[in-house]
Amino acid sequence: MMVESASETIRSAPSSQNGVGSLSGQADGSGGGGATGTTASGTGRDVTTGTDSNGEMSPAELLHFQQQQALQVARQFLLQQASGLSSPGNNDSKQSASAVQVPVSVAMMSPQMLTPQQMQQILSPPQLQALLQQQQALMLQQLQEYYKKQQEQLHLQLLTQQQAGKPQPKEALGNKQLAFQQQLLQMQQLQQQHLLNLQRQGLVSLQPSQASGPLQTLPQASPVSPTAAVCPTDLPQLWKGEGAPGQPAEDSVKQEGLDLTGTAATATSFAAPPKVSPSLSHHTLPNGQPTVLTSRRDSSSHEETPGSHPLYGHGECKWPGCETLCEDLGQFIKHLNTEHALDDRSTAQCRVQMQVVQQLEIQLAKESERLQAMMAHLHMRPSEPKPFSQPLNPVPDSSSFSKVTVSAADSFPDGLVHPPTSAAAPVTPLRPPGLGSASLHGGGPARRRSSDKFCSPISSELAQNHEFYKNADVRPPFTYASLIRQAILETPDRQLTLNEIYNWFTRMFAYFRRNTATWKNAVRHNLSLHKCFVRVENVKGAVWTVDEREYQKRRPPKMTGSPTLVKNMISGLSYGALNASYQAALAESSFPLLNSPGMLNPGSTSSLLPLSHDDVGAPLEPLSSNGSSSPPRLSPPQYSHQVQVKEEPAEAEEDRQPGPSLGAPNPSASGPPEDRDLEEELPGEELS
DNA sequence: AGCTTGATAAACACTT
DNA sequence: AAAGTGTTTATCAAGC
Repeated sequence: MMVESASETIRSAPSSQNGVGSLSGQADGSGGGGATGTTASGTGRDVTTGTDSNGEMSPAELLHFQQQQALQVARQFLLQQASGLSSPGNNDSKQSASAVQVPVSVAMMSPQMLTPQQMQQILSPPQLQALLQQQQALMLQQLQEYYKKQQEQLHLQLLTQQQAGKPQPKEALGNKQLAFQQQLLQMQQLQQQHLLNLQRQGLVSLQPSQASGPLQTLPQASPVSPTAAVCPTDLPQLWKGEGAPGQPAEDSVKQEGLDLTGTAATATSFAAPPKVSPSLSHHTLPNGQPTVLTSRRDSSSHEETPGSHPLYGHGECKWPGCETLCEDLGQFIKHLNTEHALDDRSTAQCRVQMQVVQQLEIQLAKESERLQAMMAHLHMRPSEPKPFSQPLNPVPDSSSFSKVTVSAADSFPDGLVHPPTSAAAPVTPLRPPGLGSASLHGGGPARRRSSDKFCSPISSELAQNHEFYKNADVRPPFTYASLIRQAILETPDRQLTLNEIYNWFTRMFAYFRRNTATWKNAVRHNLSLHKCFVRVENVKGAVWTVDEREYQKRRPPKMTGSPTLVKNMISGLSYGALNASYQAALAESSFPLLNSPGMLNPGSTSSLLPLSHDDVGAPLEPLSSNGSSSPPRLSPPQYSHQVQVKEEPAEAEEDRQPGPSLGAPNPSASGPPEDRDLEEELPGEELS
């Protein structure tokens, strides 16, 4: 089931396209494609270590390893601290293996056909970027393989010459060697570049400590799902560079490769600055294959085996949902290129995988933090926590997040938010709602579905990706209703005139700076149509307020109780990727993780998922089903006040309400937890 | 297949 | 009269 749901989500997003979307007229699809990077992965350090010396270790493995490392690192770090060890050098294969078990989630995803547009919808720009990066990684692997071969050939040549024909003048030999070395150097540089790119994009670099960071970010699980995963921030770059989603990763690679500027530096610093080159050169030259590699290999091979491709093991393709049997690596490679090329499906799958990884990372971070706390408590290690804790801490407050993100972004020239190298990364990755997609289609109905429903915490989402939406002509993955609500809630008095709402739209979203007639009409339509929006006559004129209760009501009544539903929901959500098992694990251990950032709610525990209120929000609530505006019955205390407004826009009444949609006068001091959550969402503060 | 929800389009009424 | 604001109806698409 989980699987199904997940797939559903994915599917949903896209399809619409057809002309429907008029909203924008199409925003275009350009954006797409990309991939983003956020994924998260790994650290670069290992790279250094091993890489290539050993002919055996394929580049692919390396990459894979790196990714895995992201997870491992954190763990290792912890362990080391605990034990007092400091030598980073030795990694245990075990760890890596364990850390990476992500595949599970993958399983959830069933391969589905997605159109590029769909992909975009589903994926947030950052996600797209991540995908691209993944593609890049693949290419890199191939490239590395190629280089490796070349290297081997050279090596052979050298040997041959040396052995057989001593006749050659020393000088000649020397030249050859020189040439060889140069070649190696080039190769190394190339590799480095790629690595840097990857790191920069977040693919590779997560420092141990930082790795944890992201975790927290996970917003509440908002349903945002698909989209959610990567941070939009990353996108910008991508988008700029690549117009079409479908574009080959190569381009991006090239581009990025060239400009590893500051960003790269950042990433690098963390990851392992030294990087590969040095080690590589040494190892490669002489036949010496560093032992290091071997060990590494083991770890990575764990699952993959000898084939030496992360996605190939036990004779079959390990691509999520694939399992195609391939006799040898060559066949597998072919299969990989044909069946898992850069298409919608692959992209979607990558996205899911990314999410899985992110979730795992988050969990790891949390657990690590806990462990540290425990150890600290037990006097094992007084000082330790820093690394992990740092990243984590920021999370709690969504606003802070946004800030972080932004700042990071700011540092970049393009003004767009970029993949957070480290600190920021955590945040972003998760959430960008599927918007990225928006760019693609421009607007069809699909968007809303995927977006709104699944991505709930609009506020946190917006907060985090504020800059992105502001600058990118991407249709936000939220429904008009949720956007309107957000606009209203963001204001101190929780009320806005129609014109102010318009302004908010244009201010917050580049997308709404055009096709005004269309979306304005939609806004008006939504205001009138939904009971949750209450018109209040004001001195100046009319203002619109939000009746939270109504707003929550309109959500999926289904969610209300049944665990099953909830589950499905979850799976469907962005995090859908997470499989049940993972969730279960979280629940067991520390599920607070999920709640993380955006949710301020203290009491959130109840809400299993962070599903946020926004769209899903009400799930747990009793309100549920009665769509009618009937009396507040079970009403959550908080909203009670706002209730019937629509029917009777009593002006006076309304006027007062505005401010507090939250702070209502409600008597019941102790609102049910659920309510609490809901409330949390409301606060517009999050947004920025 | 039917229902619900959301987006979009458009007609219309009312107000400024 | 024109523009803005609200309301309402209809259609289409997607999800359940």
